[in-house]
Amino acid sequence: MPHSDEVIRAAGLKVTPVRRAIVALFAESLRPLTPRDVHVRLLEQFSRSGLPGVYRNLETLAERGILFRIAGFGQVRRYALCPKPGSGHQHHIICVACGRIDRIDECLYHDGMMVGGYRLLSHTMQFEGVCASCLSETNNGQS
Amino acid sequence: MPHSDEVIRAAGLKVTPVRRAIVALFAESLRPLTPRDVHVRLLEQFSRSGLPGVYRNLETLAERGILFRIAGFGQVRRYALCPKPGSGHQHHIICVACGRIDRIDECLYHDGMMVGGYRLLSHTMQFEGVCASCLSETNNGQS
DNA sequence: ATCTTAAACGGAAAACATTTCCATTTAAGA
DNA sequence: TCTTAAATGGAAATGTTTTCCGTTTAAGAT
Repeated sequence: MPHSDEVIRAAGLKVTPVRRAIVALFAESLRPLTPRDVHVRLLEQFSRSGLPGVYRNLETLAERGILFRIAGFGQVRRYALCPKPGSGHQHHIICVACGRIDRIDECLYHDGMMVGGYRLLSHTMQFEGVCASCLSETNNGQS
Repeated sequence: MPHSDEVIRAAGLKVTPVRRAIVALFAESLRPLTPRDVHVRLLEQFSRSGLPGVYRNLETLAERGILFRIAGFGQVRRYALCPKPGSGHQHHIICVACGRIDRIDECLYHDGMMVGGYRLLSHTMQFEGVCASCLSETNNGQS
């Protein structure tokens, strides 16, 4: 796994302490993070971190293919690390029971195909369901 | 096509002038409308219409299956008339060239199926593409 | 080791969409 | 009519995201 600095530098961005910390945050996190999540955690290290800076960095990192921007779950934006930098779009599913969010790797749509008379350029999806873990709990009557 | 009043009454809601106007608005509109769209048009008839009332009514009508709430295109919510009241979810596609939004009737996912280890309960999608009309214009060299 | 400069930053404030609160009005059944 | 729960408008709050601007800083050049 490449060090945060290399990832940032490879994207043509300046390596700053804040940026290093943000990328490290996502590398350690198992779930997508909201700008607020990121800001709260940054404040532990940088007491003067500002929310606008967080937004700017998340968007910049997303533009460069390091992060993926997840929209559509409520009105809060989330970001996740791209498995490989620049590795296309992602779809996510949230468990209505426990709130965990997972990435979905397969997708039934691909850009370029025809959908409803349109030529598809991009698509986003949001799934809600019950994760395997919660499914088995429910089956055990723990609901 | 049932009159607005009947639709509203059938949903167990009071028939008010504002509500009648809102349903009529959607019945006449070819495209999904934002709360702001609706508010602006209501102001033509009801000079004292308030945005909170619009939001309330749109949500109420959506809960009762008369309207469908479309999220995920930017951070602006839209609503469209359900073809048949209560007729499940819808997906929409926006043309990046001309901005028109159409409903997509077929869908490759259905709730209940397994997706990524989850049992799917609901899903939303947003598609971007080029509509047939803009596709043909492009092909004619009108770029 | 400095210099220089564009990029990055923090902070305040603005911009929006959406929601809450509350007092008033109104539709609909009695 | 009367009564009442539902619906409404307006002001204000909430929460997210963006803009603006002056200051700081990383990074390549000197």
